[in-house]
Amino acid sequence: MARLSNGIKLNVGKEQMEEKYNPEQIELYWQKIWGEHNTYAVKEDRSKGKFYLLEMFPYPSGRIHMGHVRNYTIGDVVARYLRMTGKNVLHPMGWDAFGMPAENAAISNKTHPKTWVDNNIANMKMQLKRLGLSYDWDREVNTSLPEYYKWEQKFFIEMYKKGIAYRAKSPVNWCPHCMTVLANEQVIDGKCWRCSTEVIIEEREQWFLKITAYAEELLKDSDTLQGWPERVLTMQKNWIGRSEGCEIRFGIDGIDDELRIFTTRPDTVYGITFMSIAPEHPLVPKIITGKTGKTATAFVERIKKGGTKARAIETGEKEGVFTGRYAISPFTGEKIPIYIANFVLMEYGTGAIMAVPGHDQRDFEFAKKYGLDIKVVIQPGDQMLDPATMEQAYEGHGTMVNSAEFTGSDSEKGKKLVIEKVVRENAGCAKINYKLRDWGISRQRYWGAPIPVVYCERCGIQTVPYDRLPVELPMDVDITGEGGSPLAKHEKFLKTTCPVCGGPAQRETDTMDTFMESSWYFEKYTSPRATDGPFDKNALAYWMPVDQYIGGIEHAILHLLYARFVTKALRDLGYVQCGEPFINLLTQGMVIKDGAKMSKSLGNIVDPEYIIQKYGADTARLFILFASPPEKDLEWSDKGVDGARRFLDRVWRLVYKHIDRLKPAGTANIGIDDKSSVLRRLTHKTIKRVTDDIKDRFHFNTCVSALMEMLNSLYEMDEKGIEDKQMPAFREAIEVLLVLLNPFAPHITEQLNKELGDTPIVDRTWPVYSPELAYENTVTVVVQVNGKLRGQVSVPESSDENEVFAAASKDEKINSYIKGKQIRKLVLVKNRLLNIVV
RNA sequence: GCGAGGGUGGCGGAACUGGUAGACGCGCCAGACUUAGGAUCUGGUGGAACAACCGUAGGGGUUCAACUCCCCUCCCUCGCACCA
Repeated sequence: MARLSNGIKLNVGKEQMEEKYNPEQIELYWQKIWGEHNTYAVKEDRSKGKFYLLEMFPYPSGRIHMGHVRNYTIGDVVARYLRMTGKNVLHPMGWDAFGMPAENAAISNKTHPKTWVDNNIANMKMQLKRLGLSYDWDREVNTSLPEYYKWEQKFFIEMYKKGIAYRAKSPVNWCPHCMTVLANEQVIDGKCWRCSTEVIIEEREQWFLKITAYAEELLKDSDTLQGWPERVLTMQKNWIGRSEGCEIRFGIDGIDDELRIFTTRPDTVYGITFMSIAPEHPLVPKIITGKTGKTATAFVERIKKGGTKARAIETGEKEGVFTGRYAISPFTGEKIPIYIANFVLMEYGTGAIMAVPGHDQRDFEFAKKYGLDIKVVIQPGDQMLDPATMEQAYEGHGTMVNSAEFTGSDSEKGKKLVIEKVVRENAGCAKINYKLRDWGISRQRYWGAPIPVVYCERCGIQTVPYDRLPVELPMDVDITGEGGSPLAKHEKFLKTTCPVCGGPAQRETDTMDTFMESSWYFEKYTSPRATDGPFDKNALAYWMPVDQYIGGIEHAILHLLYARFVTKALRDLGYVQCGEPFINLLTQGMVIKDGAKMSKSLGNIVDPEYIIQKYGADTARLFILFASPPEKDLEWSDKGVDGARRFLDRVWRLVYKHIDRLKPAGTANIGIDDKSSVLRRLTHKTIKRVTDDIKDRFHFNTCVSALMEMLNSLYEMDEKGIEDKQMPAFREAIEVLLVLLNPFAPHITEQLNKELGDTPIVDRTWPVYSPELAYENTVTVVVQVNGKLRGQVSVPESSDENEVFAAASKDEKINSYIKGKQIRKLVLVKNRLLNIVV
């Protein structure tokens, strides 16, 4: 077996062990050793089982925060544990280095984004190393480097050629002063967050990725993600928002056009009493007519001005206006009034709906407000609905009524039957709709990966040839934050030649959404220095998919959905073999202080660097793991940190106290006397507890508890005196304690292990639990009488109910509850409990 | 409104397939060592009308036995929120 330490040499027994635990000195020492020996570098090794363990890489904001410490410590425990179980563990780290904050910093401190980001990376890397995280730093990626985004540009071009990337007009938030697109969260009360200019919704040409083409697969495959938290899957499912129904075309009275609607309730078509269309619907100008025309136009203008967001906020109040036109029902031939309604969204379905106020609450409210007809076409089993007295729509299922030939059928079956009729009569088709929209990736920003496209006056849109990639982001730019993207003003970048005709052409100046870089970085880690292609195929095939992904719940939808999509797209481009990138996902909770999430804006942050300086990295790690199980929120407590440090001090002191006896003892000749056996029992019970909790449950807090209990017991035994003949067993206990504690507190354990003169823990294997050694021939059995705890007895292991009962009746206290009463039943839980029912 | 998760001492949290509720840590109390200790060690610590009683948000049920399973109610957190 290859030594992870790459030959760390120990100068055994030369120096006197320090009496006091000095974390800083020890931690810096071991971090230097690990760095010099490249201890955590890995290679593909088919003789070993691989494990790809990944934590979400950070945005290089400058300093790490407690959330990072928590995320990466959790990952590090798993990594260190798995290595000791013999797994070949890939545990990489890198930087999500493109994005807005770098540009904002450039504007406010006149630093170039690259300088800012590079400095931040250097600083944060130092901080991560100071935590003792076991990363293979040889695999570090920085998404803002051309050698990284070059491949992203290639993927983009290939996607374009396959029709996955396309250009289209779409409405965006646009600040006319800053001349840039703003993300939704950058629009505050309808105004630009930077200059307070009124933001307008503008149609702009944008690049999109066709994630909708994968909607069905993303949804279907989410059922295979057994290792994901249920709520993340639910969020994604809701986000994809699949709904089954049909599209129906209605004629429009008086003009040669048709109105297409989507419904999930074809069984209610005979209850249609009006139609509603979105204010933005393209047919609106065409169909507004007659006396109502002016009112309708004014209404449309008013609603449009409010913007989609404002409309969503004022929930409840439904408003609309009659267009003056009628649709023709393909079922009854009736004329149905067409309304424009504020609650109909252009973005979903066809932007038009059939209104069935009897069976849809929104339509019901609308109909009540404007005095429109309500028809009942579904009757529930238990009551008779009457349109005149209904107080709300009946949205459930039942029996179809007043529905021509469908009258009498079950509404669920009716859905199918109506769709069949619609298809037969050529009035529409069955249809599945998704809420998921295509992913707009254009950003009018400088600090991102350029979209590798040029615009030629003669040849139109042309992609950059592969041999001219990367399209490098120029460094000599003036970043003001005003007047649009600096790239659009950069002559040298902008002006280029058409790859087809050689004539003058302009480059695309939009850059890609930074979610693009984070959608494939985990694949890049498998072969970060590959230059012939984005990946080394063998390395990629060996490591992917990620076995365990760990990160914050805030990425439940965007990042995780994009990453799944891009992996599928890369699979279809022939790069990746797997369709799902992350087998298991752990979403860790937030770090809380004083009842609120730690954040700069709330001023309740605790700086990890300060904690490390004051207590040491091992203490910081231990506290964070001990305070709460990973998926729950963690309440920060300074006192709790003291407690973690106290524990490490106690470990140190116990070893220090006995170091002279421990060192020569060895573990070769462990005694078989009672005290030695007790020690070994303790050791092996702890191995089991820690291993079980770390293995599948990731309940590190209980692992730490078990180790604390073990230490407490060792102190207790020490109090009573440990004789020389028990030293081997004592030494075994200490060794095991150190190895079990090592994933949590790697430096102190490695140091104490060195003091004992053992091979480095990184080279050791995880201790194996021995049931024989943990076996106890006398067990304490709890005795209940009628389910109430009344005492306990000591009996030989595996005693049956009669034996335990016999022992119990000798106990005075227990006997007082059962004497003179008739024993009706004895319930025994072997070695644990006896319930005497009297 | 819909969906998911949660409610256990003064606090963070244990109790995994129903089997000693409160492990472990913090805090608190007492004692030891000490000129002193915010160091360390030892003991105690759910509540009480302290041997028997009551206690896992509240109410009911199943069971020899319920934090755990079932039904109802309340509260908190997160996500989605006119998606037709």
